[in-house]
Amino acid sequence: LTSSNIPNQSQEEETRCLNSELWHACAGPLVSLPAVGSRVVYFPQGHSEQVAASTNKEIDSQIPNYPSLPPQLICQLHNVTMHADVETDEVYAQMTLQPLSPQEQKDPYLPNDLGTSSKQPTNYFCKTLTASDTSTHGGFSVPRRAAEKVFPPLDYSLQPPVQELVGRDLHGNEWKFRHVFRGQPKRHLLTTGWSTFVTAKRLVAGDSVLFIWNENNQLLLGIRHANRPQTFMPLSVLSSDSMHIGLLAAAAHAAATNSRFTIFYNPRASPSEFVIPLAKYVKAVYHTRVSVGLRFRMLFETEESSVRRYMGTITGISYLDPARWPNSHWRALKVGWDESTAGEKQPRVSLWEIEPLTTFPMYPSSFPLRLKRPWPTGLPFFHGGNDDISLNSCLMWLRDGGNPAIQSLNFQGVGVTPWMQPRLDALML
Amino acid sequence: LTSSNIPNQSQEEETRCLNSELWHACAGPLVSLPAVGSRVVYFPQGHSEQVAASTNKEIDSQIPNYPSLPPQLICQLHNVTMHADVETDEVYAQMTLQPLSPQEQKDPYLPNDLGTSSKQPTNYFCKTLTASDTSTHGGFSVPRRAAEKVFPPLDYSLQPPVQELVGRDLHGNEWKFRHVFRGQPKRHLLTTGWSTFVTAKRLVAGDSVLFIWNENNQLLLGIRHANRPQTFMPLSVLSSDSMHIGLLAAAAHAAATNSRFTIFYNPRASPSEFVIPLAKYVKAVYHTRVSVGLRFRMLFETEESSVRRYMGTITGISYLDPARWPNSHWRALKVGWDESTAGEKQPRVSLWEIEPLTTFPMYPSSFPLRLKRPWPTGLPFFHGGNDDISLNSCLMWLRDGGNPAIQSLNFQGVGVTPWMQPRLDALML
DNA sequence: ATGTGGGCAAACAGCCGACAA
DNA sequence: TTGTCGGCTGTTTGCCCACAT
Repeated sequence: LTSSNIPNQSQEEETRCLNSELWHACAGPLVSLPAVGSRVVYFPQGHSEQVAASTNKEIDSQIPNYPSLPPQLICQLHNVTMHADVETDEVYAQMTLQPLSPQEQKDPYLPNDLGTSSKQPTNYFCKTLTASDTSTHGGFSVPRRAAEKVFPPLDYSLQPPVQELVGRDLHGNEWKFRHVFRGQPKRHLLTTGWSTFVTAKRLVAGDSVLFIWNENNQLLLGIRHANRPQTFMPLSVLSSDSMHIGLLAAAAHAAATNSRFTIFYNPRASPSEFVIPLAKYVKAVYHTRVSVGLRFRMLFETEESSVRRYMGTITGISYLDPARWPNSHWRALKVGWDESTAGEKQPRVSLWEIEPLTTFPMYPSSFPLRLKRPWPTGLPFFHGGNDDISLNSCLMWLRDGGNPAIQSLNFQGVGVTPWMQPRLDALML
Repeated sequence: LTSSNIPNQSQEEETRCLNSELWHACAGPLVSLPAVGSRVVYFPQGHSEQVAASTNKEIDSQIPNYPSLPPQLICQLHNVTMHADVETDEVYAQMTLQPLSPQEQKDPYLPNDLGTSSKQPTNYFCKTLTASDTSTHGGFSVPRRAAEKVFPPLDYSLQPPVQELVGRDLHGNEWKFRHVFRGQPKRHLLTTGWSTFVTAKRLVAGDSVLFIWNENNQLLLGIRHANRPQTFMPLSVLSSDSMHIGLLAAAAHAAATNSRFTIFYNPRASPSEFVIPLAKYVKAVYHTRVSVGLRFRMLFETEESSVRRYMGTITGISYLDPARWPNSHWRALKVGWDESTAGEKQPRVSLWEIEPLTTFPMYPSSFPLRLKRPWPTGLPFFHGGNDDISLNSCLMWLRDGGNPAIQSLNFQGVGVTPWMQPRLDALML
């Protein structure tokens, strides 16, 4: 280690506040965290999927059911803290949730948080490392456009033009690089200091690095390890079965007592977000008409850390796991994808993940509870508008009691506020 | 990496059988694993302590009670597999337990497994690494007696005497070392290959290495990282609260349904063994007279991987956590230690961990249920012998029904076989 | 008996432009 | 525009012994 490159000792992970901009950049453009204090919907099924992905073990059929635990919990989000694994820099978030009692769910609440997709930094670049970048033989080749956009301008009167860059990673550790413009043809390179960074972060060809120049003229350094297939760590603390049970029991206990519980959300390990803004859920479930055959778009992250839309078609509507999670909206849509290269994409998605291509404006007074003419196949979902105005008016209407005739219907779920019950019933039956 | 030192790609951790001898050497001389098929007692409290130690988080008072979960479960041990962390080589064991129904507990069972302390290898040595050992400047200095005992003899006619040693670590990876006898004065050294090992295993001064020469003339390599205080990894998978709940709920579910469950036992992270042979438990709880003031010995591991006894005195007898775990034998003894240097030793131990200095032979026919004269302070424990003969006869007697008068007593616990109830009742009340 | 350090040679890290893709 | 390579140099690694504890 060169003495000038020893990172500063960071403070305790717990007490420090991670740089939000860098966290979101590492998490990716599609990841958003609901606002503190807002209402969210928590899906134990999605949480289960994350644990399954992290432990590389499917859910065992031995795991008991928690019939008292509904497939979704409406919660108050009391706290969100961003974290990063000390070893791998993997980002994750800790959330404190409190299930709301039916009474609390009736309290006035204006859902202005639709899950604004995280503000990605504007002045940044992300590069996937080549063999040369990670070799000990040389430094890091900076793409020219990237260097000119995010690094401070070099003094080109120097021979060669050179400057020192100082950046900080998620833990606040400081890293110094020599930035030089040389070679024939000329190019931007990071030389001294780079290999120390590669070694310390254990970067290999295929991993990605992020350089962000923020508003305070600070350089932020992020890394994204490639999805190495063998990331499975057979956590020696607790069996995966016990983890699954623990997640369910913790949520069930919190739901029964309306007490707070804590979860970790690991955006790059989890197949889907399992804590979503209540408004986003309501909008998707109550104001979107879907049916088999419907075409839709859905956002995905590219390898260059940008987003693109893939087209797909709904091929079926059914419960993912009727025995364990009856009446669950989680991944209730079976879908097919247009592009054959999209073969590895999820065959099931949730309503709130897609953008239907055709939508109809809807007003509460004209709610059709059940469609007279059945859809070609599958279960009928009722339709609705998806503009914010009708959404708000609808929520007011729902909160004030809705249609008394509808309310007389019975709903089997638990943890869903009464004014929702007839809607859900009609939706999923 | 020198090409000759690239370790072989090991097979999948799951499918391979770890070397038992090496595992036990790394686990330490005090660690024993109950025999497969035998009956054991599982203590959720002890399991909880391990999770707390691993997550560096005390048990939150928010965690719900599981009143249906007794403080100890008598189980059949169906499976034990030895594992080692891929990253750190930390050893741990996976056990599959099945709580026994009261009916099953009555089945004939001869407890011949008293938890034979693990057979430590005879031909081995363990050295704590010095600064020179881990420096890149040189190799590893082998203590002379150790080298002569465990390494194959050198051909001293060579100048200098030299040979190549090939060993395997817990994962089956192969490591090669050049072993030379040179210097002035002459000494045994490991040179080429040593630094690769140090780097790969991330050894630093203070860590220990184990060299074992087994009966098949194979060299086995073990490591023991020093207790680095900051080993806390804020596991990003599941909150520590959920882990605690999961452990309890998994055990409670298994106890209620008499179904199997899986636990991990991490001998170097856990303060105490929490799965112990049933015979050991019965012997300690039913055949040992303890009282406040009793002096005892207890085994501890030394830094050189051997054992020594510390002397102590029982200063109190009480439930560790009467609210959460009423009637639990776990760490029911408050103790003081003779040596002031033993200040960091546990202030509470369990009956089966100690060796009382004074014991009395006892026979079933003379069981005093409750001592007429109370002990100086604290709760009265009934006394008994601790020799194997009386133990076996006592178990037979217990299994056959014991004293009918005693059986009429009521016992509040669950998961304890009926023939035990009066004993436990008398013991702990 | 064994930990540390100086001397030394070999290996590696790492900076450079030359190519080519 | 940028990935990889050969050439070159300075630093590190790592083997040897002397010396001290």
